[in-house]
Amino acid sequence: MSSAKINAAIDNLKEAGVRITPQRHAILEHLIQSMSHPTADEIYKALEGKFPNMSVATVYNNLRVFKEAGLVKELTYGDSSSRFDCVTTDHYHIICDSCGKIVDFHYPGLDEVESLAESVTGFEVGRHRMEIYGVCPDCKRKH
Amino acid sequence: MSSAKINAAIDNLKEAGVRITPQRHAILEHLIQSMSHPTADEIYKALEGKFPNMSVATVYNNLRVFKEAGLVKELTYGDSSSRFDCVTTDHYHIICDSCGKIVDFHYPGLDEVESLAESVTGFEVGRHRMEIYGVCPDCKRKH
DNA sequence: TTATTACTTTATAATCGTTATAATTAGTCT
DNA sequence: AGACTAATTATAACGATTATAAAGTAATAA
Ligand SMILES: [Mn+2]
Ligand SMILES: [Mn+2]
Ligand SMILES: [Zn+2]
Ligand SMILES: [Zn+2]
Repeated sequence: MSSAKINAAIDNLKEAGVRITPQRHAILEHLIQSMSHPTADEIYKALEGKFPNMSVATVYNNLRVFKEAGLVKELTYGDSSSRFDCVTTDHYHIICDSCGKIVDFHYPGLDEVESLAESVTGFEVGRHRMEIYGVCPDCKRKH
Repeated sequence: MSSAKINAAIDNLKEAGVRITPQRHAILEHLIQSMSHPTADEIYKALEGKFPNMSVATVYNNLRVFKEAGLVKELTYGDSSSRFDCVTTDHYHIICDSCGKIVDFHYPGLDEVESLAESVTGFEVGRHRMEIYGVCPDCKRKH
């Protein structure tokens, strides 16, 4: 049930002193219920039926608020626009080169690579980023 | 000696039927001799002494030509501008969160993660991307 | 050599995602 | 209600990159 997750997120925000406006509720709801990794613009378009006057800046502003509250993570991909993920537990992504679909997948952290990099470069390592690219089952079928 | 690498790159381009203009030569030379991962704008600025009339579009155009010839790789990072790497053999990067420095480091490919992702998601995996983030020795010292 | 042709560079405008600004609106508190 | 604060909106600005069109340059054909 995603409404539980929505409520938890809202409680989290309230505790941080963030007002729950209708726009914020809708953006959060869309993020959680869509179960995907939408762009700011996709969220904006998905909600323009319900909020015909909402500004795209409101979407960006609130995504930043949610990020600062630790409720969403921003995924940045090269030239194109950022995507937002409301699953904040550690996981990796696999991305279809053909249709752009993004799928979560879990793998134990790459601690060994991190510690090797640390010893070889003298950096103090904080985090890493990894994605895998390929062709998804749907696109394989279409060939 | 980096001139050997420059000559090899030029031969490579000639073989692909690409004309070697003074601008192309200079961009290539800068990329190879700088031993770093410059942005298009950094290259543009580094060469404006020698080519006061060169257009920034020329830098972008030629970086694309070099990319298509397999001579450089583009590294894309979130919002900020792309960086270009003339080391095309497989390697990873570690990036300083404080000063932005990018350092190469080598590690055997993450074949295990790729094959697990393939079996779990049904994707046909082609490649992956990984970077490590942390604080470089210089920035650590400054604390 | 001259003419033709294709390629390259330049200058400039356009595009796109994102952020900044300022005015307006809406909550919150006393 | 009145005062204060935060949020939203509309719009402009920004920065990286790409598109366009004109002018220049090199290769090739006649
Ligand atoms: Mn995810
Ligand atoms: Mn490199
Ligand atoms: Zn696909
Ligand atoms: Zn540093």
